[in-house]
Amino acid sequence: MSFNRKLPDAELEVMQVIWDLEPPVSRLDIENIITQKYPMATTTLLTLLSRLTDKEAISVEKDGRNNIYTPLVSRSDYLATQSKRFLDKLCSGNIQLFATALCDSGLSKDELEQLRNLLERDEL
Amino acid sequence: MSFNRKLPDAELEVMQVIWDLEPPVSRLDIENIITQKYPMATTTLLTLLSRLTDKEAISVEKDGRNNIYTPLVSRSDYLATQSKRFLDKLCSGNIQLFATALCDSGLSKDELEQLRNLLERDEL
DNA sequence: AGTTATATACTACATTTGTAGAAGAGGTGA
DNA sequence: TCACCTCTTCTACAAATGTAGTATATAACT
Repeated sequence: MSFNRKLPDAELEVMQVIWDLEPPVSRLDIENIITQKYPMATTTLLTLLSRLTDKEAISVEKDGRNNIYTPLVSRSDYLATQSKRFLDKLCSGNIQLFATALCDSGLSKDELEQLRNLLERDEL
Repeated sequence: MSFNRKLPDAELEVMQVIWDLEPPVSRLDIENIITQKYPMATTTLLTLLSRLTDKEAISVEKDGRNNIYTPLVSRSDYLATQSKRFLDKLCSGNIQLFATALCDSGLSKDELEQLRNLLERDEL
């Protein structure tokens, strides 16, 4: 049974940074990136990392007194789970509702076309 | 400026029921449906309705001592907003990531095909 | 009009989330 | 070895969320 939890926004932002970097990563690696967009105290970040560890979204080990973090959930797994949740919860599994939402979501014609092509290719 | 708020799960479930019914609807109408899937005390439902009212997602008026609720946000508007939020937050606006997530989300080949066709049609 | 049934409003409380200060602990340079 | 630097852990607290009991108001019945 895989990770099936919806992460709160702040924790998700931290995960995004970890996924973007080459794990394993130190707290400082993460902090340098995340504070560019989301200024926060070091202890705030550490709290979020600690909660992610509790939820087993990441693991932590020590290198001296530094914490080193590794994701236990891949971005693609998390995305797939959340896409399904989104479809189920918001569209009650109704694909047509979902398609309409996508069309109304502010995506450009080009982006929609691109999405269609990707769906075609990935399905093979 | 439209409704741009992410509703918590419990409140969203209430909205889904309101949207599914023919508004305006009474508390009892909602309760009869929602408790089938999500058993909750009447007062719990009333709290959720009151919070949705505070957030101006619905409006309320009195018919005798009964409350009558009307959505102020349409399902399609809400869906569009949340689709965009999903794409931005989870896929950083990266369509390819999104497409892959959809393909991995447990949708059947048929559903993916259906989605592709709908995207094609709606784009016109 | 008084009593009852019931719908809503008010209050409450545990948990989760966002945020961060204070305290503790382990490297490190002198 | 000792003081210090800095990294982490502990503690804290307000706001949001999930859930529901208690109090109040009012329609309805007799």
